[in-house]
Amino acid sequence: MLFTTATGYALRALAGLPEDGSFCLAKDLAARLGIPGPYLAKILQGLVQADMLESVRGPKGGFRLTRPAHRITVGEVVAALEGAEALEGCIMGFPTCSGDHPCPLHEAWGAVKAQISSSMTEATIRDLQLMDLKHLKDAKGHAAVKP
Amino acid sequence: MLFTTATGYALRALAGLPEDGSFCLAKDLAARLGIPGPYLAKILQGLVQADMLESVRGPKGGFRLTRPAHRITVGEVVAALEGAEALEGCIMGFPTCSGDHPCPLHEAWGAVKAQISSSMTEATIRDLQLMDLKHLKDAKGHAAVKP
DNA sequence: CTAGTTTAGGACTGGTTTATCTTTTTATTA
DNA sequence: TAATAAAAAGATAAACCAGTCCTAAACTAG
Repeated sequence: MLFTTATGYALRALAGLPEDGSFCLAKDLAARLGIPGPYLAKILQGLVQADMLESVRGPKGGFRLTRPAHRITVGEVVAALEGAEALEGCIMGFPTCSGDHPCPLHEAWGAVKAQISSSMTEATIRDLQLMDLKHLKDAKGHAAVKP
Repeated sequence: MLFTTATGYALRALAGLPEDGSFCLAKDLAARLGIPGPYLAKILQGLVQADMLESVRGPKGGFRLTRPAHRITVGEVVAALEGAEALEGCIMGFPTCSGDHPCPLHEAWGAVKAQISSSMTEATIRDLQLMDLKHLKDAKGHAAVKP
């Protein structure tokens, strides 16, 4: 994958939170997504600081989105986890590569970066939720973790 | 950058070797390119095992290309340093993402991977040499490290 | 108020990458 | 043959990522 596993976990977690604004426990989310619990908890804390999640401690607590899912873009999540300049610079790391002295892949890489950036700012967490729903229609649906 | 620093070093080293087939010392190459010497030496050893460089020990020894520069593609170097499946899989690491159940970035990412792959198999070390030559025309040329 | 639950925050472990250092092997030269 | 020069190879250190663990803080319920 292009990003770190933490970024992938963050995206899956945001998409996996309930859509009705109710709070969800970190460990429930981790169990449902198959993500290591303590690690996900740490990632969720970062998303709280990045103002994408809000949290409440204690019983009846948990995490929920601060905004509707269609208002959180994939690019925003990636920027929060990997830094805004994750794709900056020459694809091969050539220090002399620039617009004046382009490397052989400069143009292609520039087009690719633009493509990825625009795709990431267009796609939202809502789109990820829809993908998951579509996928679950094939498997057996289950709403609650404990029946 | 998209690749590891070791891959970038390898590409710069291959492009920085003399074109006349003479042997070049690892430490001279490192000094000229501004790359940490012992680390570059280790990377060059890997390129020998990958059959892109040949080496001779002792005085008058060093490294040189096993093939003309235009016969070594950037993709080949990347595959040797990062593995052939460096760009495989979902861009966000979604385990459920596939052709049947694509994530929102699946298509765009597929196009990007194809674009990068073809660019990397088209570009050769020779192209990198030409880029460097073009760049050196602006700065002051210097042939020897110690005048 | 107290006990239990849950997030917050930090320290810690293990693996990989980056980088350095030392020793050994191989070749050249005097 | 002896001294020297260079790559080969392995041990080591530092930084980062993935993941765990423990303690503190905050909230709820009784």
